[in-house]
Amino acid sequence: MQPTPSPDSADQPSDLFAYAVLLRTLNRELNRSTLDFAHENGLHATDIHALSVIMDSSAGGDAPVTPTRLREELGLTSGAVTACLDRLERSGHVSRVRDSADRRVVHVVYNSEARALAREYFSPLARATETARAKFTPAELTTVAAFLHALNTELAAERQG
Amino acid sequence: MQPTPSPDSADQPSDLFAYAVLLRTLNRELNRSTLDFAHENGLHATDIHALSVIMDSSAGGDAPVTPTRLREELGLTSGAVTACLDRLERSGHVSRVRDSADRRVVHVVYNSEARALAREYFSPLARATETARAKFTPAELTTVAAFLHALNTELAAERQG
DNA sequence: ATAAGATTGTTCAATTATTGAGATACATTC
DNA sequence: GAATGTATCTCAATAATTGAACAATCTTAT
Repeated sequence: MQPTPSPDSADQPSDLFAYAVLLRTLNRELNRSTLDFAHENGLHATDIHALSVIMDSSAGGDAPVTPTRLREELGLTSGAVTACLDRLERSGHVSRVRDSADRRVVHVVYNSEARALAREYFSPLARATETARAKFTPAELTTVAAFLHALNTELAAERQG
Repeated sequence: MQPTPSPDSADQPSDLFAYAVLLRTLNRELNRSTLDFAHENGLHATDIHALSVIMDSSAGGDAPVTPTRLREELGLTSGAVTACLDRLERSGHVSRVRDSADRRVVHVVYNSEARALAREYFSPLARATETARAKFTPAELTTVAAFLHALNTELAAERQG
């Protein structure tokens, strides 16, 4: 492996810079993987990003996805979210369900027919992750997971402050 | 793909699943950070993603960015790339320079005036990364960097195969 | 209760981005 | 030097997004 420059000197700025490049490269790789999948399935970038939010949200036991949540998460206007959900609903991936408690609210639910598509979307990322993981010890992988979690927490905090 | 852990069998699948969620969450956080910055500067998502490619490419000593490279990297058609570069050029972020060797080719270069903007774009990510990094030892950080590098390599390989 | 105000999501016309099929200029190959 | 391939651009058609107005529902204060 020849990953990072200057491994011995504790050069803080350049290490930080190297990290930024690594993270942005990762970001682009993931976006591209997402986009390739989108194109293969006749979907658009926005639709897949919305699906990603809906997927991980239902997996993580988070609060149910609503148009407002999607608006914040995707950085779209309310009209664009409505259009996006119209497309996803028309293509059979999601359904809109009125909340019984607050009848203004719409829950976006993932149709069971679309789970095969989700698995397919997962698979390239899963394959690459698996291969990368195989090169590290369990202890190292725990460290990496802890770092990713910490970074996600910091990034989430950053946007609120 | 159920997150249900089975203590007897290997934790491998559920660990992999946890990693996928961590990575996609990171992907969304980075995209949101990017988008927020875009909105604050009157730019669109596509333009910023293009700038990200141009930034890291000039930083990494890679081959110079061309419209074709952007087309592949952003998953756009050639017409859309032309429009995107028109916008970036009009707003003063980049310039088009004809290659002297192959005069069909256009090099997209980052204007020096735009570097301040780039730093500003970096800063939220840098701040969050720095805070996260502070929680780990140098040895751990080296491991994390190695993993990120390995993952990027695998993801890049995935899209070619 | 009821009215005023805030919140959630939709509609719709105007704007903007993207596509997709050419066209152009240059390079390479035979 | 003609033919083929490559890199980029042009432009009309299509599709997505904005932004403001709207309807429906919840909340709060009186």
